[in-house]
Order: sequence, then structure tokens, then C-alpha cells
Amino acid sequence: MTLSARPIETAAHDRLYRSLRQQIMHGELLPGQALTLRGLGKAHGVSMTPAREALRRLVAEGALTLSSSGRVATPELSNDRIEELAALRALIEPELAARALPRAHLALIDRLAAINTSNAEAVAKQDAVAYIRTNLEFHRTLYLRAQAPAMLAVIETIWLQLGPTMRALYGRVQRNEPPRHHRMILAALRAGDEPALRLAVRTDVTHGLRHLAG
Amino acid sequence: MTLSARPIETAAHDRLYRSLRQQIMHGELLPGQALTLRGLGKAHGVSMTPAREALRRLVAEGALTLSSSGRVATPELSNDRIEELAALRALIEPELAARALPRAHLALIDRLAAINTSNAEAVAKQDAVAYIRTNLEFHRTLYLRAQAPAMLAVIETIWLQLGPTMRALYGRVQRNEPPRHHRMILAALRAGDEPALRLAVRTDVTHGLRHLAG
DNA sequence: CATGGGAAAACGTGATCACAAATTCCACCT
DNA sequence: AGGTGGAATTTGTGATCACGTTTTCCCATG
Repeated sequence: MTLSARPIETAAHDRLYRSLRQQIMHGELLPGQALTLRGLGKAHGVSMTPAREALRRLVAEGALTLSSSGRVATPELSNDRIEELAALRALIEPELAARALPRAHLALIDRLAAINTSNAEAVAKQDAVAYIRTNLEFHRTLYLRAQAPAMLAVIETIWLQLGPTMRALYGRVQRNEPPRHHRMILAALRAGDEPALRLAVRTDVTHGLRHLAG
Repeated sequence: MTLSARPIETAAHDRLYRSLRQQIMHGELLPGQALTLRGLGKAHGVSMTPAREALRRLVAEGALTLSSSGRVATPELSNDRIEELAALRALIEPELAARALPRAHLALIDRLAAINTSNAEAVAKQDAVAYIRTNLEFHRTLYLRAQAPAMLAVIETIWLQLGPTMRALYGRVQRNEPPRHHRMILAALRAGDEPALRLAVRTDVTHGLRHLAG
């Protein structure tokens, strides 16, 4: 039964980590949801050891919170914390967009528009997870062009921290509105207008998150 | 020999994590230094398990790099990566300083001045570790007043990633100059001048890191 | 003297177990 | 009926082991 380091396929703890990370970032887990080592291990057919490493990694990234007794759960963010994370997004994402702008050719803009269409469909279907997923995909696709892996890693960590909260907030702030500001982002990209792009990204980021904390 | 979760004292993996984190952030470890589970465990009188958790956590924070075979070492950053991390510092730290400004009373400014004195002493003694430590303490003491724990966590993660590199670079960029811009930061704090504070912090941050990448 | 190959040592990964703390649950008492 | 105490279950932590890979080291070969 001992499966040690494999040559090609990824390690069990890494697969578990990726699986959980995606669930959290896409809002498939509600805030306050508890995760146990034995439960996760049993659910994925592995022992406690890989589960422990995956959880430790996610806790280190702020995706999960650690109670005083060592128990792990998805975070229930305070309004202050949400505002702070929104401020970080508003600070970093315009910079990433601006760095991507010179490299944003037509093919990329078309791909962004396609993702935006999927996003609108998710809104129409009232599918919270698909909405969050396509929304983040829109931003990530743009920021990948910035050639700034460290910045991208930081911003993804922040998305990760907001995952469960964004899910819980969907339906309260998102009624049936399509992603308005995404069209402004696309227009600014086409025009090569950096100030307009920075403003559009900043507005898009703060718009969804500013309402709930008030 | 089994020492399980203690009621009061922190867990072994947490102590190990803190110890390593401080060593890395303060530049006590040079880039490329390898760290092994058995070696760390033996050095700290614990088994592989806590060492594994501590390393996994530090890797998740970007403080250590993971080779394709799973081996862990302090990072050897490329110039592009260093510039990017410097850009993140230049983006976030002025914001933290600006948020701390309204709450920065005289007692805080005096403490900052005292830390600055220790910093100057470290420069005089050519003590790289003490220089890095007091320099970060100067910034952290100010930013703590910003009441922004998420931003502080992000910026500390970035300091952590730069730790070994800053150590390796000390002596190349740091000749015998005292921290010039720290005095500008203190002056802006005393004057309550936010634009000047933002500029001083930004300049201080970029000054030390911009030279080496060119 | 440089180089390639093979044995040996070192390493990460995952499973399992023991232990103590934390949590849960239910019967019992007020 | 509503809390209360204690037992039973659940949980995280750390140690240890086996396994297969990776790295290191050294000697033999060109």
C-alpha cells in the first residue's frame, strides 16, 4: 500500500491541495465549513499524512483558518477584513492590467470577450460557482499577459481568501446584472488606454465587494 | 516519547516554523541553502513530521523553493523576480504608511527613531543580519499602526521571499550609508504630510532593491 | 587527468500507531 | 422541561517505518 514519490504523476498531497484550492477559490465551500484530516483522507482515499500537508499549505495561504485547537475550517471574514482584501485587489490588479496592456493583442481580447459571455450565462443561470469561476478566469487570463508571476501569485492568494465569502455573498449583491465593468475593461484594452484600463479594473474589483461591508 | 498537542505551549511544528521564518526573513540563510526533513528534525530534536509541516508552510509562503524532486532550499531569485517583489513593496507599503499616518503619535515616532538608531549601528558594525532585522522592524512598527492585518501579512510574505537575497546583496549595495530615507519618513510623519510620506516610503523601498537588478 | 557508471547514502512520501486534548452526546439530576 | 456532568467519540500531533527515487561519492575506464 505504500505509494512513495512517483516519477511522473503528482504527489497525493499535491492533488488534494489543488482540488481543495479550486473548490475554495470558486466558492464551492461555504464560510465556516470544517475540514478534518481523517475526513478528507477518507474522502480521497489517502491517509492523514497527505491531507495534513494539503491543509497546512492552504492555511499558510490564508485559504483556511486554524482554530486554537488546531481545527481547520473555511474562514468567516469580518467586514474589515473584506474591505482590506478589496483594497489589496484595487491596489494590485490595476497594476497587473497595466503591465498586460502592451502585450494584449486582439486574440487575447477575443478570448476575454468569450469568457465574458460565459460569465453572463452564469449570471442568467443564477449559478454562483460558475459566475465566480468565469469572473476570476477573466481577470487571470488578462493578468497572465503581465509576465509578473509574483504579483499573480499574490492576487490569487487574495482571491483564495475571498472565495467562501464571495459565494456566501452571491445573491445578495449579484441580482441579475451582467459584468458591466468587464466591457469597460475590454474597451480600454482595445483603445490601448492605460488610465481608463486602470480605472475600469479598479472599479470592477471594488464594485462587487464594497457594497456588502457598508 | 510521544509528545502530542500541549495545552499551553505551541506545537513543535509551529516553533520550528517560527524559528526558520525568522532566520529566513532576517537574512541568516544564504540563497540556495538546502534544508532536509531529517536534518532539521535532528537539529531541533524532533521527528520528520513537524519538520515537514514547517517546511510545507514556508514553501507555501514562498519563503522556500521546492525542486522537482521535492527537495527544499532557500530561493535564488532572478532579477526579474526581485524587481517584481520590489514593485509589490512599492505598491503596498506606501498604502500601509498612509493608513498608519493618522494614528502615528509622538510615542510611535520616537520608537521609530530609536529603531533607526539601532539600524545605523548595524551599518557601522557591518552586521548584515542586524541591519536587515532593524530595517524591517522600522517598517513593521509603522505599519502595525495601519490596523490592516491582511496587508501586513502580504507584505511580510514578500519580505520573507526577499530575505536570503537581501542578505546576499548586503555589502554590494550597502556600503556605509545610513538609512537616508528613514529620516524622510520620520519627517513626513511629524509633519502629517501624506504625499511626502508615500513618496519617502516608496523611495526607501525601491532604493535598496533597484540597483542590483540593473 | 578527465569521465562515465554503479554502489551506497540520503531524501521525500505515505501509512500507521499512540497519545492527549477537544468535542459531542446522552443520561441524570434539579 | 432545562441545564449539568461525565463518558465516549472525534480530532490534531508526533514518532516511526517502509518504499522508491534522487543524489552523492568513488573507483575503474578511456
